[in-house]
Amino acid sequence: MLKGYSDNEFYEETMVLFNQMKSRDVRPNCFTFPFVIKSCKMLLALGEGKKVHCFVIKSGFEMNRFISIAMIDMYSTVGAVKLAHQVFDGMPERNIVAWTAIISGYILSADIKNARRLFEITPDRDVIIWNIMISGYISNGDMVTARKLFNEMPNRDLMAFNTILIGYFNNENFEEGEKFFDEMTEKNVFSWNGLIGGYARKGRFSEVLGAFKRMLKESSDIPPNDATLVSVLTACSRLGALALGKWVHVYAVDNGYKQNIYVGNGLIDMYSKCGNIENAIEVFNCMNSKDLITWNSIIGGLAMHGRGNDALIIFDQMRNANKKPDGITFVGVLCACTHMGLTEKGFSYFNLMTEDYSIVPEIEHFGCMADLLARAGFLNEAVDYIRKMPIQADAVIWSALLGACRTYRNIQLAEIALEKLIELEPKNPANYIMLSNIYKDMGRWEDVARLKVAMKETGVRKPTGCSLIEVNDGVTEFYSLDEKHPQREEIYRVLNGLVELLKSPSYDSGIDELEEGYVY
DNA sequence: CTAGGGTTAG
Repeated sequence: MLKGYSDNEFYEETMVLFNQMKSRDVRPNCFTFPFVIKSCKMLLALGEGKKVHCFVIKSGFEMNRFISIAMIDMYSTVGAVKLAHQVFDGMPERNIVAWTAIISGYILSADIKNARRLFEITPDRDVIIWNIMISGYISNGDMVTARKLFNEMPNRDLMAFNTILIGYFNNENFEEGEKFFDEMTEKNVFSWNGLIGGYARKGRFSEVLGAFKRMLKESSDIPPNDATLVSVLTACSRLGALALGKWVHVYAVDNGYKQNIYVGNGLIDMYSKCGNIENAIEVFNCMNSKDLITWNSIIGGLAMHGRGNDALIIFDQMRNANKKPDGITFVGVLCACTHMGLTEKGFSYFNLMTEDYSIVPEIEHFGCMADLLARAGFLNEAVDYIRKMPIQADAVIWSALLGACRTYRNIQLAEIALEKLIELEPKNPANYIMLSNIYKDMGRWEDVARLKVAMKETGVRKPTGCSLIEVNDGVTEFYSLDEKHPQREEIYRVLNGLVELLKSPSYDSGIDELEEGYVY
């Protein structure tokens, strides 16, 4: 029964059952404890773990190797390496697993020196312990020592190679990583995911797509798995590569990933970010099991698309399904309120978050509230709110206010916001441009000119505006005011046509459908 | 019936 609970990640239930066992004076044997200790570890319950430790000693199992190793692992995970080491020292005979556990413990608490010291005196080191030591250096950012150790390693397996590969990418050494990858004679799906995921984590999304296409072409014997697809979907989201995203969707369905929660979540996010909320909803509805990220993705996606009502309906469904929202869920919910101008409702959701769910609001939540007020036109209240919040407002919040100042043509507050923004990010030209646009809207051309001078004095040029569009089989970049583009004539002809179309009286922008609180 | 290693999502 304990194994059943523990194997299925029902750790609280494991503990409850174990305590029932104790209160009924049923004596545990040596097989009982590992499940219980693992549950303490997974629940990060140090206090409970200590109690179990005492019970182990009382029951006479102190010398059991399996139990000691479970305990070392538990203490290490909850951040009590000292206790872990005590257990290790108390072991009459330590095998390689015990050495591995204590070394992992030191690495986990970023004590690489002690980890290495123990590694050096470990008898009969195997590939696993070598790999753990190497990844320990990598997680400490010491790629040089990691590589040195790798070179000294006697029997390198493919995982060792993959560890080094991922290490180069995590430490942003792309050249070495690529070189290392190309020199690997044997590869598996983890190798490819190391490359693709490495690019994805570092925001190199064009490279993600390139590597993915290379994988399909060069390694047809190694099919992508769920992790591959998720990395590719992330890149599609960021690049707006809807066509490739749809291809991944079809691929996922054809290859048995239809009900994979990671892939499903990736698809929801991809469709939302690529502007296709209907497909995002369809994926959401087809998913048999949903986790927190599934709910958060669809709620955030709907809010982002201005479908605040639907976002709030889904949020209700989530609560009815007894799923516990977290801080990110509420970012979506508050954002939904903001985009519908539901000021009061936004505040009641904020209270729901802090009171009913005991979620400590973070800066993004305060930002949502300030934005909620500002977009609804309550500019003074927004400034007041910002000044009174328990966290110092950041540039994101002040620039949201500055944006609202433009909407409501409030110069006084705009100037205050810019002052704050100059303090917070003196080198961001976007802030000057925002205020300059407000002056421009109001025809205050001397002020526009004055700002232009002030901006020049900062010595920072605004990077050229850039947009991406998927063309045929790739993603093409467009730069604002680009005179050098080979298809310049054609592009500007279409662009001007679109501008005329937007201006024409027959064009229905759909603005009527927006709720109050918006001024265009 | 018990112990140690890698990638993925908001």
